Amino acid sequence: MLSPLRFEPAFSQPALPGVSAGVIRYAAGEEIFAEGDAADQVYELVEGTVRTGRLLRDGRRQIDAFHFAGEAFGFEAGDIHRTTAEAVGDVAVRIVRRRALSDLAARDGDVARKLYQVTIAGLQRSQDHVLMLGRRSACERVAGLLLLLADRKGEAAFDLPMSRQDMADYLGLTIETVSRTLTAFLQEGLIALPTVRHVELLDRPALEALCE
Amino acid sequence: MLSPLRFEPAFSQPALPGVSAGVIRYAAGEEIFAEGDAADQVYELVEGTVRTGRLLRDGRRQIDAFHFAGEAFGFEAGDIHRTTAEAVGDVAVRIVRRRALSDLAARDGDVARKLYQVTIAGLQRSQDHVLMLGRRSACERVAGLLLLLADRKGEAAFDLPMSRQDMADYLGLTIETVSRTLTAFLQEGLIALPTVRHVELLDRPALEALCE
DNA sequence: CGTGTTCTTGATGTTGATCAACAAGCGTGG
DNA sequence: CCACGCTTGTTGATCAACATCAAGAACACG
Repeated sequence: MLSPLRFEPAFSQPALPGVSAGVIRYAAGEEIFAEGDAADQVYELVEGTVRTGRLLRDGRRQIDAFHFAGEAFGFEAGDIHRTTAEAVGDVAVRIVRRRALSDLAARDGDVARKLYQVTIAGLQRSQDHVLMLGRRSACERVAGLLLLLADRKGEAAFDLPMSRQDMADYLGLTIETVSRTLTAFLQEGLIALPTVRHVELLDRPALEALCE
Repeated sequence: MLSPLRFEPAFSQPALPGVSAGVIRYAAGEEIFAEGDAADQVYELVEGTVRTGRLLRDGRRQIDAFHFAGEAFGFEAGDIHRTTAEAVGDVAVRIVRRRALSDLAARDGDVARKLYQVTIAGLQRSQDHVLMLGRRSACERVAGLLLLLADRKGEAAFDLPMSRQDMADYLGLTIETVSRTLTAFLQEGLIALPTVRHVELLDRPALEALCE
């Protein structure tokens, strides 16, 4: 799933009085919270990109989602974070005390409804991710990620905020396979790669066809 | 994700007056709702097992979740079902009008909270599923499913409600691989398979070690 | 300009998919 | 009750996709 939780009306730009506990900046690669940490805060991404994911003991990593500006992350059913969140590039997040948010939701039905909508949207993204990982080939997965990123930016040309390793860990592949797939797309004229971190989608219909 | 949404306190056994629109039975394999149907109802599983999943145009299928008695399914962010739900074996479901449920949630904060909890628990199961599909081997996946089913039944010996094809479509594998993996477990003494639809976990620690 | 990191490319290996045959259940009808 | 056919599951042989291992090339940064 890419970018699970988007907050718009209630607690976006002018953070609701009382629920925000301030903005914090993180440098590229820094950990925002880790698997096992107390989950007493949620986060609203003001600027930058965040990845949330999990690590197996032997070092295998799976990224659950990339989060972009305007989205919220860090929600948990229990009181412990089950995932780790790290800054992809530099990042600014607004911290929201979970307690304050749940109190607000108890008082304000609109907030509660929004919270529910945001969660169920995250669930649907996760289901898309499951389909991608369970039944799609490497080509289809990479194409899917490029389209997802393009849709998010609203542009056919965009910067890749994340490394090849991040892409691989989101897609359940290796960096080598991601790299090879991108150069294959390049050679087929489906994309341009002026720099390693900038993509242009040249043949969107063909990429979409790859995703079924 | 296995079994996303469990309703206990609010609308389980004695369905809340006004929200339940009756119980319906489906025979094995019958469709309860399909991708694209209007999502104006949610379902509470009274008896049996249901699978929810999606189909790609070329026939590849991915099962998102198996649902068991007591759980609810069929929640959507929008007004269209994005998945198909089918009976695995014979099934009885209680139908709840979505409108009635959301009205109830608007009036009763406990119901709203429960709805939120159930959804976020489903999200976490989906994330476990993502990790499984993205980074685990066939052995690890099959072991994970057996443990999940055993935990759900609360017994080390249980009937498999679903076919090999269903297992494969949940695990992102083929039936042949599922079958081979099960016989490998059998030969290593990790499980017993007295019949094709009945499993006993003989060496739970070893199976857990496979899931790390 | 080095020097370390990230990315790409190539050669080879492994896992799981595919194709094919066979076995085991299971329901139906004789 | 058995015979038959149909579905589901198992097993084997082969193949393909992706991983792994190993160099290089391109950046990024001091």
